[in-house]
Amino acid sequence: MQEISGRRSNRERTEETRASLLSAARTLFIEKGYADTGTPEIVKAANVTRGALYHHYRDKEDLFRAVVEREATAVSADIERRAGTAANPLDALTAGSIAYFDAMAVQGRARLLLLDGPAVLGPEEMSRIDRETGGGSLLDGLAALLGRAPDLEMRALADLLSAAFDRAALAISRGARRDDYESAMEKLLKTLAISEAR
Amino acid sequence: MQEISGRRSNRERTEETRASLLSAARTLFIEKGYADTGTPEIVKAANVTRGALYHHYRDKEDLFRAVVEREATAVSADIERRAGTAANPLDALTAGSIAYFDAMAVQGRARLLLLDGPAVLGPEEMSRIDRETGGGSLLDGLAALLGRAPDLEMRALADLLSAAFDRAALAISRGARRDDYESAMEKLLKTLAISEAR
DNA sequence: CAAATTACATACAGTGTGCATGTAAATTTT
DNA sequence: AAAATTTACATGCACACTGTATGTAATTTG
Repeated sequence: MQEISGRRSNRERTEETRASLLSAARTLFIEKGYADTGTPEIVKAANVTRGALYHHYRDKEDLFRAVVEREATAVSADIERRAGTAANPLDALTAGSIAYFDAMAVQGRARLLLLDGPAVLGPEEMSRIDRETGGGSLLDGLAALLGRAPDLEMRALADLLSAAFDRAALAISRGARRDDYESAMEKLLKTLAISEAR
Repeated sequence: MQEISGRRSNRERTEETRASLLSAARTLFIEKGYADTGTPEIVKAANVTRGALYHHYRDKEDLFRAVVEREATAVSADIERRAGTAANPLDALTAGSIAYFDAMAVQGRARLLLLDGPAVLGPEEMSRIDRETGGGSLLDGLAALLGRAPDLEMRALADLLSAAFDRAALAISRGARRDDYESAMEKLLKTLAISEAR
């Protein structure tokens, strides 16, 4: 019969504390948003002290960034997994779209990644996170669809499409009919494919 | 020789105080964002007291909403003024696009209307403001362009295009080349027009 | 096993928000 | 036009939160 939690290595302690903080913070940031969530509330839910929080994270924003990064990673992993098996570019984009909408349908993710994220961390930081997690999978898909290498204007186009995806996900999370946005989005993509194919 | 500011009616006092608060708040919200701007700082810049602020506005968020509404009104007035004279639907949309980019190029507007606004007030409140100021001018333009009356999917499409416009404005405000985004946006619109015209 | 580092815990200072309470000016009532 | 009422503030306060400084126990290192 050994101790419930007798001796723990520093790595174990760190991992458990961070995991507990991330989980609690995620729940609260999603429920009430960044601004309305205080660190006292977070550490209480995580069963640690504020001292632990400020030991592992520079400040509240730094913890928030960690939550956002984890969530963005989860989303792009889902997409990668389901868009990789498609036969042709348009199918890949379609599958990727559906996967994105599914992933963003998880309760609160839209708010976290599309509202609080950009406002708190700034768009540059958010696009950095996107780049380092999902990376230009949309740009790649678009390049394949249009059958040419990415240039500056195509990057802009991919950015605009990405914004459209985000708005769609946000609208859906707010109760809009998913079909409307999904088909509008698909129409946008198909239209582009046809127009370029000449 | 009369008093510099001897007797002022209540309406005058209210108007001047509110104008002063709105102006100071606008400047600070634009410079440092909503979260990093305190009411003590605002009232100091506006040469009034916090008491005055809380007399005229419910809370900090309410003042912010007033600033956002004024700014959104200014933007849509610019657009309306310059898109109204176009001959055909596509020209109207193009003129409207340019007017929108011009209006959103005003220092700090993108951050205020596209980052802090949605995060602080929420997307529903922001779309309410858009509706009451600019009102579906993009939807109208799209309906004219596609030559049919708006339905649910067209509304979704207009929403997606609006998101693309916003992202473009934000990217430009962050230093991206305006030409890239403007032409990408125009391509998107033209593509849609052609695809529907059959 | 001693020294150094890590992982916290606790206390505190500073700041901001919203409200309660008080007061002078303006408006309305009589 | 004086009194009563409402409006437009001014001031002070209670509460909450953030970040940091300082202290301590557990762990790792030499």
